[in-house]
Amino acid sequence: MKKDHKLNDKFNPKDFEDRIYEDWEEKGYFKPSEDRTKEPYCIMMPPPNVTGKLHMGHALDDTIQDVLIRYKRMQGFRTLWLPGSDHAAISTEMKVVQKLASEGKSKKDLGREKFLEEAWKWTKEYGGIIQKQQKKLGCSCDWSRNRFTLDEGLSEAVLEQFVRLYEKGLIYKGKRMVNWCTSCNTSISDAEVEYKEEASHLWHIRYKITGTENDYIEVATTRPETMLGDTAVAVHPDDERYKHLVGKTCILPIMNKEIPIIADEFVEMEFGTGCVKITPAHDMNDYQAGLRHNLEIIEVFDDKFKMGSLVPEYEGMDLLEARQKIVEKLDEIGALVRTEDYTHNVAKCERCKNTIEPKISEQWFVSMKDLAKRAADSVRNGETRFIPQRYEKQYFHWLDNIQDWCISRQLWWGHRIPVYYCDECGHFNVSKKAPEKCEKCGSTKLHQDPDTLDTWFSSALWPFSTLGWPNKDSQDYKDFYPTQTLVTGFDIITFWISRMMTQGLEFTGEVPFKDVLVHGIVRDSQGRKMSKTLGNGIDPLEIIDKYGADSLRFSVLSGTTMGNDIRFMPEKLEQASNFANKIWNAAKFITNSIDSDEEIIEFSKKVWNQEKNEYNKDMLKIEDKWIINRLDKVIADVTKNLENYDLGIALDNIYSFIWNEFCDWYIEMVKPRLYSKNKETKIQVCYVLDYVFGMSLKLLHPFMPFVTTEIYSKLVQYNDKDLIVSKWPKVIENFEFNKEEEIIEKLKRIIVEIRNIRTQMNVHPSKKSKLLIIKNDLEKEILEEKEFLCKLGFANDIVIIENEETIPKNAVSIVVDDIKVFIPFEELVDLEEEKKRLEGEKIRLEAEVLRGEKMLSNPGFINKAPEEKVNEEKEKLANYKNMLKNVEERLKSL
RNA sequence: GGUCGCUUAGCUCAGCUGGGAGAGCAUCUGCCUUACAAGCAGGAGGUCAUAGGUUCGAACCCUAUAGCGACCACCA
Repeated sequence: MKKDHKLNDKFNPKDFEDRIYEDWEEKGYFKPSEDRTKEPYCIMMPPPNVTGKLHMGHALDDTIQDVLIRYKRMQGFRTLWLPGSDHAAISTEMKVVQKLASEGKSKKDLGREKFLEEAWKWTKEYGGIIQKQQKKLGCSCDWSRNRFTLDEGLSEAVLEQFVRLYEKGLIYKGKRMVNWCTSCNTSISDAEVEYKEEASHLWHIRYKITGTENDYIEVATTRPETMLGDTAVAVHPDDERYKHLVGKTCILPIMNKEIPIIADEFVEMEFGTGCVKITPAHDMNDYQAGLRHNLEIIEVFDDKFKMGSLVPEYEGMDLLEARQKIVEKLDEIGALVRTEDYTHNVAKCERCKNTIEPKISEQWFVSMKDLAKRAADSVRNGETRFIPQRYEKQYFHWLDNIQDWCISRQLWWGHRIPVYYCDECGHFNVSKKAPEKCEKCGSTKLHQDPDTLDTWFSSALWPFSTLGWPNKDSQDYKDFYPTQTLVTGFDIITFWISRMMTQGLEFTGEVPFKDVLVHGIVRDSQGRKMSKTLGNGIDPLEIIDKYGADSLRFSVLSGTTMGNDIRFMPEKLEQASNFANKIWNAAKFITNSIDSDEEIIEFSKKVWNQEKNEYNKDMLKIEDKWIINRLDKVIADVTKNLENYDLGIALDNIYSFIWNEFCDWYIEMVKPRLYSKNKETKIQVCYVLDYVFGMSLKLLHPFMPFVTTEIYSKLVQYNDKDLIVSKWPKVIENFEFNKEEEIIEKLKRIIVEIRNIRTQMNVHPSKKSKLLIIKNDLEKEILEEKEFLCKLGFANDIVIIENEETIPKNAVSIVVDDIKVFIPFEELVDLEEEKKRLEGEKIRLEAEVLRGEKMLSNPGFINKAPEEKVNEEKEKLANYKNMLKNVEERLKSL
């Protein structure tokens, strides 16, 4: 019963990637094992936006997680990688609004219910693309547990969270100054604001001191249009220039209103004139100052951020237009002192890039101080750790300076706030279900808060809401919480990690994960961030289509360190697919060499004593022991580095083992034995090739799951289980082939030296010569391998001699440590033989050239064959011609 | 302004607790050798940003400087 060993002649990922993925899914390998005696290992996938498409950031994030999950699965853990997606409140709502706009409809026209219907429709139509793409990448996550933040269960969790926090007094409603996106028309959190430099002006305006003729106080502002709402002018209490004015009042121009001059520490004496106009309604700092000094709050703008009715002349005017008019007016009345060019940062909405205005409004907040302290402490005492550790500082900094979290959003797409106001008495009924009557006055006239919750409010529960919380009886929750590793980019440590920590600790009493693995962002080859506006994004799917998923995975991991940004180099894809091709060819070579499976299996039973965990050393040759020793080392290295999350190093370990040791040396060394007519010899070699290669594939599997799986199934000794669920290799204990390793290393050096000498002497590499080796007791083993050296193709004979006196005088010597090898000069330059060889070569090449020329001059071929094929032939011909020239020249020189 | 990171071969980057300066790509030389030219063998190329310090010994630890980058805060 010989296994089907056949691999396609050419390596092409498309031949097997989809098929293999389907097979994994069908066999249910992504679901956690039912065996509860196994230790659990769980990763929660950071949920991508439901409407998102896979970009390189995901590709990196997902690859890291998949490597970890596959590794742990092979190690026998009960692994769960839970996927899902996020409803992405603002981002999705905006897209739906845009779509409606293109149909000439608006949110308002539709009304809430219809709008939500549209949003769901849109979500179902465009959502879920990313999951198909993740499958292409090879992600081994349990799709049967796929969750969405607006799922029934997760929505239930959000309600539970809100009600419990409210009952504990941690959620409150308050009037605050919040960031208001003038385009999305909702409050947004500080973290969603980004600052952009803009060229503008600094206008110096003078306010007349009350009761004087010509005394003024001069303020500098970038926003003259807000001056209508000024209710004070502030100076620093230590500012000698203005000390005498504090307590007096001045006249606000245009409004002609008397306002106080106050002293406050927040004023910077060096900036501008050292005097600040205070507009509590339209500036964060001014608002705070206003609270401290009990100032009136006067709103200058209306709800739509047009000019309000303070001055009828400006009413309804656009802000920038009003600014210009007001500046003109100030100039006219002599209040404008001068205008200075000035560049400053303007707050922009992260989503829509439109201007953010500070606005006073009533919002819901979570009181964060205590929650934050616990979250920080859990990292300080090591319950959760960050890798690399330096990111803990960023985390601490955020939590130690925490502000209360504004959780209400004026959007419709999301979890609606479970607060029902009583129309009669105004009481807040906070409840998971709509109450029938007010719990205070019994009125049945209730209306629900129209706002929804911040997206992060629901994703903060992700590690446990996905497992069935708040249902404590949920088996998944019992089995997998707390989770082990969370993988994410550093950009959302504050948004997400810190919030999962606070909510996790609050509701489950445990940290939601043990390790936080932080990675950088993927940049383009020039080091720029990938962005839509730059158009420098790389589509992972295009890469998969061209190079295969394995190559993409390789390219984002090789030569990288956790936490550092990755510059995406297309050349790495070449390296990766060359590597895959290399493995493919090695596999072809090995499987083609195998004649009989049974004999190899039988041999393996004899050579490897499983009970004693021991090799029968006599059944192996020196190079076999060497490669097994090297395999042992790479198993140890890869395992250690994976444990430390050094994925880049682990990948490098297995890469260089397979290529530089197994392929370049072992396979080459073993060829003479493989071509031997002795059956025993051949079986022995096939056993080792099959065994070591299979082990290497296991080590590589987490990184390049597809190509390894395709090849693994063709090997002889590994047909009990599919690679994905096979056992992770273990280091063999009590096993020492170190001496063999030393000898092989010396042999390798001798072989390299021989090659070098041949190159120097201009002798063709395939020429063999006689080697003379000085007998050396210490290296007896090498001498015993003389047959092996001969067959390696580097010698046609090896003569062992007792002392150097018998060596011909003109012999070329090679010295490696205490071994001396000589090649008689005439052996190196056997002219006759070389001539013969070259003449043979010449005839062959001439025939090839003739064939090529004939083909290319055939009009039938030129016209009918595809262009590629023709070019290939042309290249070939040129090559042959070139080689022929070389051969002819060499012949002449002889 | 605060915090953190980076600076190593022509390019992109590894180098984990101090002792050998490395990989891939590019380049040069020789090779189609019956798995692989998407390959094989070999070579060249570095004052490890700079200046001090600790040490028997520093790419690595300490201090300072310069350049680049990120994050946080703030910029009336």
